Formats: sequence, C-alpha cells, structure tokens
Amino acid sequence: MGERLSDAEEVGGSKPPEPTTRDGASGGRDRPVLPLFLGVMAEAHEERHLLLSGEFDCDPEPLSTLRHSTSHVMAQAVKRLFPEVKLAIGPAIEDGFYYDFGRSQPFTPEDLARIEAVMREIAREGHRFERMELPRAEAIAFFRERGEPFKAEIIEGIADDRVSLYRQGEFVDLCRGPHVASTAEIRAFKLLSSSGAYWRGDEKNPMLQRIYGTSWLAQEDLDRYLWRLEEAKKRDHRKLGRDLDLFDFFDVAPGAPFWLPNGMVLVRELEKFARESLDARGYQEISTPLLVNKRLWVESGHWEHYQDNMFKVEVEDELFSLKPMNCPESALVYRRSLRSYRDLPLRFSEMGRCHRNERSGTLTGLVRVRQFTQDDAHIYVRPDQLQDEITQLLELVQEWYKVFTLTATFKLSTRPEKRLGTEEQWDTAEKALHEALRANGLAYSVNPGDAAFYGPKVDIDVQDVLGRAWQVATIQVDLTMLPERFQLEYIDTDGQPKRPVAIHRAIFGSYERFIGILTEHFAGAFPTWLAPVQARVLPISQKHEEYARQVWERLRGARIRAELDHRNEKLGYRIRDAQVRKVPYMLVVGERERQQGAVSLRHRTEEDLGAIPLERVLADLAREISSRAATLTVGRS
RNA sequence: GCCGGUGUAGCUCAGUGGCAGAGCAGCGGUUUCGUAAACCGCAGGUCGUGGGUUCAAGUCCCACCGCCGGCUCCA
Repeated sequence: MGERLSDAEEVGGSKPPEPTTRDGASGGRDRPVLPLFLGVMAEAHEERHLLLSGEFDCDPEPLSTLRHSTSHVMAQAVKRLFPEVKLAIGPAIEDGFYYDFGRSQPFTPEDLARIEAVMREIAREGHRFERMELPRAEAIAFFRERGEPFKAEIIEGIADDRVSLYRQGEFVDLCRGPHVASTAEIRAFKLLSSSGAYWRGDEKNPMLQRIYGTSWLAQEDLDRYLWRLEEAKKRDHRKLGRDLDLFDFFDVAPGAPFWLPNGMVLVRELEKFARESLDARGYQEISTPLLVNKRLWVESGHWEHYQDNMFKVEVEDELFSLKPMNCPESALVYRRSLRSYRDLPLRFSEMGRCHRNERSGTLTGLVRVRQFTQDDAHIYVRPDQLQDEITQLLELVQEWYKVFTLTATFKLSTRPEKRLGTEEQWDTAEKALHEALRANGLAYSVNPGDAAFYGPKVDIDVQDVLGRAWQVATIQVDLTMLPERFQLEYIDTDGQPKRPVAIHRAIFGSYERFIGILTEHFAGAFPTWLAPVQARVLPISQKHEEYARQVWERLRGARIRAELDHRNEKLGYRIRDAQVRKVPYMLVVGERERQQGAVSLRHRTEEDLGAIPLERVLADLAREISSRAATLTVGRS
C-alpha cells in the first residue's frame, strides 16, 4: 500500500519520502521485527496465553501491537493531564489507533499537543508493559474503585473467570494484549484528530471523546504515511472538482451535485461507454418515473422498511415519494406483459436517478449524496440460468474496471439470520455465486450472514492509487423480494407459470460516486477519452494565430474536444496553465510548424516531444480516444 | 441525526471591539514572446443567514443553514 503513486500520470506531485527498505515480505533487513516481537513475547505467561487461546485484543503482528501499545500510552498521558477522564476502549486500527474517553468536554487541538508531549515523556521513561491476571469479580471491583465504569461494564460482559490487565508505570488497563516490551519502543507516532463517538457505537449511549493517532515502527514510515495523507488531500475529488470545474454543490441543495460543463463530459462519456457495452450484451434500456405514488412503495415493502430515507411529496391529497431505488418500477415493466421462458434472461437497464434522505452529517462530496444516478439493471432469469448470468456479470465487471485501471476485490455475502425464502433456494443461489466467482478465477472473501434478507450478493470494492477501498458495484440475487411481492411469472415449457429469479446489479454503482473515485484515482489527469478538454492549441505568439486556428478547426472537425489558447500571455504561462488543468495534449505551433504542416507536441506530464505532422497527431488521437486507452500514446511509437 | 471544528473577493488565506486586506484568478493597457507563472493599472465584499449586546461588531452572545473531521446509518 502506498507504493503505487509513481505512475507517469502523476502531475505536479511531490516526491514521496524515500521508502524504508523493509516492507513485510521484502526482506526486512533493518527493521527490528524480530527483537520487537521477542519483546512482545518475553513474558512466559503471555506466550502461554497466546498458545492456549490465541485471543488477543489486537493482531499479534508487530505493527498492530505497537499501535495498540501506543493507544495505552496515549491513555496514560490523558490520565496524567486529565485524571477525571474515564477510560473506554483503545484498539489498533488500519494505519493507527484510537482511544475513547468519557469526558464532558471535548479535546481541543491544544489538548492534543499537550497529550502528545506527555506521551513522549512516557516513552522516554521506558516503562515495561506488564501483564497480570485477576479473578473477574476482583477486576470489576478494581475498576469500580478506580472510577472506571466503562471498564467495569466491559468485564461484566466477559464470560471468563479471569481477566488480564496490563500495567505500564502508574497506568493499568483492562486488556488482552499483546504489547511491546516497553514504552521506549514507541517513537514514531502522532496524534491526528479528535471527535465524538458513541459508547459501544450505539447512538442511544452517551457520547465519548475519541482521539485518533498513528504510530509506526520507524520515523521514515511515519513520514511516509503523513506524506500519503497530504497526497490524498491533493487528490480529494472535492478539491479537484472545484479546481477543474467538474461539479459544485450549492447550499440550497445539500447532497445533490450540479454538474458543470467539464464534469458533464465525464458523465456523458461514461454513459456512452455503458450503453455501448450493454447494447452489445442484450440489455434493454428503460427509464422510469422519479415521483411515484406511495401505493407502489407499500407493495414493494419500502414504505415499511425504508420510509425514513424517502423524500415525500403530497399531491392533491395523495402521498408520493421520490424513488430511492429503481427495482419496483422495473418489476412493473416486467409484469406488464406475459413472459415466456424463451424471453429470459430479460435484462432491463436504467440510468436511474434516485433520491435518498441521508442524514445530514453523512453527506460527503460525490461519494455520499442524496441524489445520485445508478447504472442499474434488473435481470430476470430462470433458476437454471442464474449461475451462467452471474458468471457473465462478473466478466463484465472485470472488463469495465480494466478500462479504468481499477483493481477490484470481491466479497460474497451469505444468508443472514432474518431472511425470506427456502433453504434450498438459498443453497442454490449461494452455490451459483461461489461457482461463478470460481469460473472467473477470482479470489474473494466471504461475509457470512451479511446478505440482504432476500438473497445473497457479491459486493465489489475498488482500490484507488492510495490503496483505499471503495464499494462500487454490487450483484444481488433476489429470490423473493421482486419475484414474490410483485408476483412475477413466466410461462415455462410445461405451460405452467413459474417464478423468475431477479438479479439487481450496478457496476459503476452510481455515476456520482464513480466519478469521485476516478477523479481521485487519476488525480484529475483523466485518460484522453474522458478528459473534458483533450487538447489545447498554443500559438507561440499572436502572429501564429491563423495557423493555430486551422489546427484547432481540424481537431474539432475530428470531434476532438480542443481549445485554442491565444491569450496575450507568454507561451510558458499558457503551457503551465494547460498542465495545471491536466489537459492531455498541448499542440504548440509557430512559424516552423506552419511551414511543415506540423505541431510540436507536449504531453501533460512531459517535455517538448518535437514537431510531428498534424495528420499523424489526428490519427493517433482518434485511435487513442476510440480505444479508450488508459495512457497517452500520441507521438510515441 | 449526534459530538466537535469551521464559514471574509471566483480560489487560497490575513484581519481578536474602532475606515474590509493580500496573493492568485478576472478585466484594461504595454509587450509579440519557442516550451511550467512578463510588466503596469483597474475592478471585485449584504464578512453564511437572522436576532442580540455595545457609542461602535468581520471580531462578543444566541439561533438557524452550509461545509469539514468523526460517530451512527448505508434496504
């Protein structure tokens, strides 16, 4: 993770700090993996505990252990500064750790600085982490006496007779370990932020104050991580969206993006891509109403289960709602005529604009919105067609993501406790998903019990260049919801009506989120086929404007999105401007080019590539765009 | 929705009770330029919105809205 930023498309990015040579698999020449781990294991009883139970509060892997230990040191520092604070929990998490504290006052940035300073003192003091065990009842009494109600509550929920505590210096915490040997091992860390968090994650419980931090084995690793955070900030689609004039939000429509001309190019190109692909695969596109009478939502069950998220509108004493999903209306389309077994699979695709009343605090740029457009489809199949259809869908998903150089991860979610449908139906559906994943040679993880109540699903995450995962696509088998609730049927070979199986699927997920992810993935430097402006013509001076205009006309004639920048500015200024705007190609023209019928080419990340005949540039550009190439190829060959 | 932070020019930000500021962007002029920022000038503001305190509010107080970081939710 974090090693993938060196792509050629990176524009104006700073160089990462020199990576440390050790990286888990790659040898680890000077990382103190072994000594640290031995330190963790030094105490014989802890080793025994590991061997016997394998139960720890964190992964006994060195980095998690270090982060978990850092959270204890932070808690110790907080207790030194604010003795009245109550301890809750402090786990290691990806890239760091947090600790939750019971305290009426939130922590200020100044508090964090003070806490961090005390943590460094504690590290200098070099306290050993010592494990001890107490009978359960004694431990409860111990924490009650120390005024730690949360800790006591945790132990009350533990079934074991004995619990383990860890001490470093004056600080004692309920903990299963493991820990590093001494606070002296905690060096490369930083507190990052504080926020509210509910006790045990339940909003009915009191709100605690959480402090997040990060901790690493070596200072270089910390520096590298902090650099990664900076880099992620530069790639933030909200910033790039504004800088590149892709989209904007206005406070009159929270959670609903306005697409600006540049961003709308992205939407249109993606739509075009999707339609070309789906048309070739037997999909039939439909479009259904946004505003629908409550009666439909009652029939679909959304009124019962999803009402709180729906925008309601009263029209002439009748209640309507903006659709939060497209499936019920797709079912109406299916149901409007008698279907034969020969008609299946029936694939209805829809660019479905949905509205969901997400709670205000959850809205985030394009990735969490109230109005979005799904690249939705509902596929109706006979049970015997299910597996083959899923197999094809997985192929399609991979084909699409490859175009965007995104790497997908597949997660299979299986039957939950509360579910509809027979065991036999679930067996068949889950087997179909397993087999389809295998048929595609895909590695996947399984989330038992995580499926929707109506059928198992495969969710697909993509990783962006910074290694962050985003859920985009989903393939959900629907055994009961649409088929049963809407009484869907097809006439089978025996002349009898049968229930089809429905598949709900989206590959981009939503255009909004997908464009947000692409923006971050490419850092705004989109492949040429997606780039809002594909080429800029730059005359050396205004004397060369006429030839520049001819070049520009040729580009536009070839339906290339081109601009002519003949502003009264020096060439260097205009080149810089095109670079900043991440325009893939700059075509510089002066007297020499005019005489040769050529242009001097420059890629957005590179130096002058020299004069190239205009005809060749046009041909190369056309090829690159029509093939939806991921990299810049014009003039290279 | 909850906890906290935040909101000043198109953008990035300064201004801590006493005349609303800078850089970039924009516009005008000079310059006519060979590969990442020429020079001079001009214009640009209900300081998120609404109340309040004060002789005086961008600044202090209250409420609301948006945004940011989390929590929760994510049929």
